[in-house]
Amino acid sequence: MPDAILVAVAWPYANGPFHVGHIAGAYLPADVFARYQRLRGNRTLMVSGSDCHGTPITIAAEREGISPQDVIRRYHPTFLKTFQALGISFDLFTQTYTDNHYRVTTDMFLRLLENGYLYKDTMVGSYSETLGRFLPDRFVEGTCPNCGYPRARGDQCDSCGHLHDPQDLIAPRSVLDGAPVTFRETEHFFLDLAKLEPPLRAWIESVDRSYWRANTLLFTQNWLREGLRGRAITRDLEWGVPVPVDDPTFKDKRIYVWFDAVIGYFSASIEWAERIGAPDAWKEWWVCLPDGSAPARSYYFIGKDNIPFHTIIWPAMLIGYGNLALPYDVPANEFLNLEGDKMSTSRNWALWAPEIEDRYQPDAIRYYLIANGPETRDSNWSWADFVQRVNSELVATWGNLANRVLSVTHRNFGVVPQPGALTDADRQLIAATQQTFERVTALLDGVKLRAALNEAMALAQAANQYLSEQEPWKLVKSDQERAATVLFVALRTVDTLKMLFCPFLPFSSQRLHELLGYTGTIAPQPQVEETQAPDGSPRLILTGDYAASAGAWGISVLAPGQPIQAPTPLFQKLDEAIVTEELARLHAKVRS
RNA sequence: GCCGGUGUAGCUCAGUGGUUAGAGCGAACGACUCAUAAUCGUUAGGUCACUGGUUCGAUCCCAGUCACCGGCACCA
Repeated sequence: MPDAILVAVAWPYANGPFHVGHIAGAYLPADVFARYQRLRGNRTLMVSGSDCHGTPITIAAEREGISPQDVIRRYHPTFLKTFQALGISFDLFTQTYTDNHYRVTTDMFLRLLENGYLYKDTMVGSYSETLGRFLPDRFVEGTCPNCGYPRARGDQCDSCGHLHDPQDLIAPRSVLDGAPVTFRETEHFFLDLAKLEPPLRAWIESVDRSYWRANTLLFTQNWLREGLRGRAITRDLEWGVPVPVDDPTFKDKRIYVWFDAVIGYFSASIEWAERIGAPDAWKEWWVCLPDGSAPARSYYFIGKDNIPFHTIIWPAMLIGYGNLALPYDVPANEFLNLEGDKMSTSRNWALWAPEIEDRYQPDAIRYYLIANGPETRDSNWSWADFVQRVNSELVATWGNLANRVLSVTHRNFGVVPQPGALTDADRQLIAATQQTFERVTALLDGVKLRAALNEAMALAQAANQYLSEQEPWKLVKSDQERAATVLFVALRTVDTLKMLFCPFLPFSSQRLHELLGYTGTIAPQPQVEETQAPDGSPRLILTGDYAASAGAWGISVLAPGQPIQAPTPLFQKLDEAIVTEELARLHAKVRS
């Protein structure tokens, strides 16, 4: 029985395009993992969608004088375009602005209320008189009561580091329009995290979590150590999922974005099931078995800024709802810096996905973002490094290996040659291939993507060494049988590498698959489809049929006689000149 | 302020309580020429941030110092 695997990916705010940090942090690792799981033959469901609610969307809409729906319609399609360009293979990438999501969120809210995990309380909110609405602390600034710095943020002073509440500020004002801010009491629903803490703690401690990344575990333990307290899950906003209670006080309030966004993993699974015409299919990933265990392993791919939401709050909600599968792992990534500096959208110091997705081969971008991925610590995108690694590793080591083996074979045999007796050197490479396959498999199972990619690359290097020693291009003139044997061993290694690289480099692995004379699909790609938004307007989703790759994961069994195509290079070598061009482009658009 | 992380060869990073601390890239030299001037080999050399401690012995354990970074829950 194959395993069921849920690949849940962070929901991006639909208020701007992706930058490479988003891709490296969540979407690409999730895709690599999902592709691997599908190749293994596991039932894999990869979902996410655009987060349509929340203050950033509202602000963006106001700034541009358009509706929140317009903001979503502007940016959601750019996400889909990036995913298609880079081959991010969602089973469903939807959005939170759907009838289904509203229904599921409402259900979750009511169920938690019914189960006694929600309570009402009043809090003091920062209120903008000019805008007529409450503001998040982030949108309030004023003079620091501690040091007198005039532009202290609502929650903390950037000058002296003093922590405070917005009410403590002298002359608090809105960062949106500079108008004075007052403070009003407002009633909200709270998620009773204090009440959910004991079962949450029991869940965390129920198994040895050392398979979680150290940072993820540490963050979670710190939160638990400090003790959990209730968290407001409604807001004074006009855009979002309505609060489903019969109470005029909540008529002008909405469910708060973090509460509804995490529900997206669940609602998107349900939407997916309905789309494929099997309305109960989502249960295979979500509904606990009679013994209470999870029916699937669910992996949440997120950035480190999202850890508490996925290891504390979302599990608490799932526990409160009852009988739903809790996360198995939360492979949170650190951040990707850009040329040594933290990316900043306000300064426009960012490398936007739409700027590069058409200029470079998707596999080159994918290679660099995984090989240099922020798995255990912040890492850095540098154009010089990008060019160097693509040229020396992807092109020179792997692409060239495939190319030279295919070229010699095609020219001299035209098909996979029939091997003769194996020598020690042959057996060594075959054994190394076997070992690498096992190591890569284990590393991918543990979501250690960077290490897995490095292992595969090391085998490509070993194969290059083997070729240099065996020199099949000379043997074809002196010893046809030996040449055939060497090329056969090399071809099988290349064929295995094709599979090992497939989750990482799906475009080139698919091409190589065909060059090797196969006809099937090992790396299916996603596609955009159209459906309807709640207001009746068309809305786009990303989906795909990935069944073709199921179960293909394995060591090569390439058979003699299979025709080999004349190869052309798998990867484009990059011109050094792009380093200065890209740096100039980057610096030209930066704001100070 | 509180909590936490990081500091290893020019660059990006592995790693371990124990004889001469590793890889890739870059650099130098050599080999080869099937392959996108790709590949293969050899070499370079770093007081493993600093100080002190535990230990027969520490880069790895402990304490302190310095530097950089992150979190501190209504930003998700």
